[in-house]
Amino acid sequence: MPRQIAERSDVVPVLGEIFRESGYAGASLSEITRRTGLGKSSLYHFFPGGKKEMAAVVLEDISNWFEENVYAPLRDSTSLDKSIKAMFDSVDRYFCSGNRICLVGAFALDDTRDEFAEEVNDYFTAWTDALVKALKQGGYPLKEAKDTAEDIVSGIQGALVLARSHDDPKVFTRTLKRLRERVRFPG
Amino acid sequence: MPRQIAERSDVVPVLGEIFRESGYAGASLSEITRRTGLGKSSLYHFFPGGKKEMAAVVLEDISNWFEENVYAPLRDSTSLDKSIKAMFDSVDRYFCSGNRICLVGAFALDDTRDEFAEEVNDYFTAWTDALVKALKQGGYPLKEAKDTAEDIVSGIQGALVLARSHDDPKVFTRTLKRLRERVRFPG
DNA sequence: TGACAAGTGTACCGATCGGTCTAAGCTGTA
DNA sequence: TACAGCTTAGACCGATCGGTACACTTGTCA
Repeated sequence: MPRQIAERSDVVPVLGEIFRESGYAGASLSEITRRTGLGKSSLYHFFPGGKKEMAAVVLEDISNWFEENVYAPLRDSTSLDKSIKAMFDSVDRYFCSGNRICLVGAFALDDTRDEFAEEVNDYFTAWTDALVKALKQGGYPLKEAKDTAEDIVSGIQGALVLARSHDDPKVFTRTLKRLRERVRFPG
Repeated sequence: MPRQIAERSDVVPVLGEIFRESGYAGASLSEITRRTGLGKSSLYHFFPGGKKEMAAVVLEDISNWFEENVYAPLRDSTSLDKSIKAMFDSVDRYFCSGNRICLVGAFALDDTRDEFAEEVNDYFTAWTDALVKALKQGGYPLKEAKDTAEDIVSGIQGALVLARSHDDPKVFTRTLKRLRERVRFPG
């Protein structure tokens, strides 16, 4: 049979979208084979660990994207204004202006979290820590930096929940805008 | 066979906890029979519509609780300070100070939302609207009232996600505290 | 005591679950 | 041309899925 796909990394984004739509428990192998176009044998060839490995690879892919596009720029921040703006721009792009949910947040809510506790925890810890560092660098006292960082990360998650609840992505963009302005006027 | 349970409403809280832990797709009938102590026949006697009816009844139960303990007090608010304090107290109690997630928010994130779109939407709309009314009554201009209400509701959801992600309920209580203070100092 | 609804245990249903296996096809190297 | 190794289709596996059927036992009220 001909080779149809170059690398296993090609299917990772598709897997991500499936888990986003159906959740971990709800994502069936039949749906996965259908959407990826890969038969079960190819799937298990690329992911011997089965569904759990697929989800782990997706989480790793997400983690890498955020490391590169969100955390690192924040940590290397010289201008708070610029790095905060860059972060919100990346976040807005990643979540498709409110049309896409956060898979890590979704995994966190049910017992899927127990399977991926470390990955889930690290994702939010890295994000918050990078934000705290940028805010401190920008002149925030430690306590205010911590509070603000937590409010931003949790505010983004909440906005994604609300946007999907109302089936209205504008909820997300509105909240993002208010969070942006909040950093400009600390205190 | 002897009657073991007085009313079907007795099992609703148990069903709620199961859906909270496993999600809708992940909650299996075998788990439900085990935890409720009811056989399949009893279960289908009380809930002829099966799993979907069970979830619908749970959502209705939640809706009623919030209507009575959260929305109504906000709408009938005379003192903003008092009604906001009462709301946060109720919310803190309901979510067990961060040890319990919001089932409606969890349902919202995956395709379970499509099955319960109206219930999910109504839950957050009613909450936000009641908050807006109380804030306006307390002297907030309309725009600030809307922004603040959205930030509070979404902030609570985000805090629940973060608390579970870190397996640390204190994230929730911290965020709740900051949201409380924010209402005291508008602008 | 008898009728009847409410509630229950259990066997069973077809469908689907996640996962394995075999046999083959394709590709690169020599 | 032959071999080795990567990739594939699809049959198959036992387990479990959500749900049904039916016989049976209760409590209630006449």
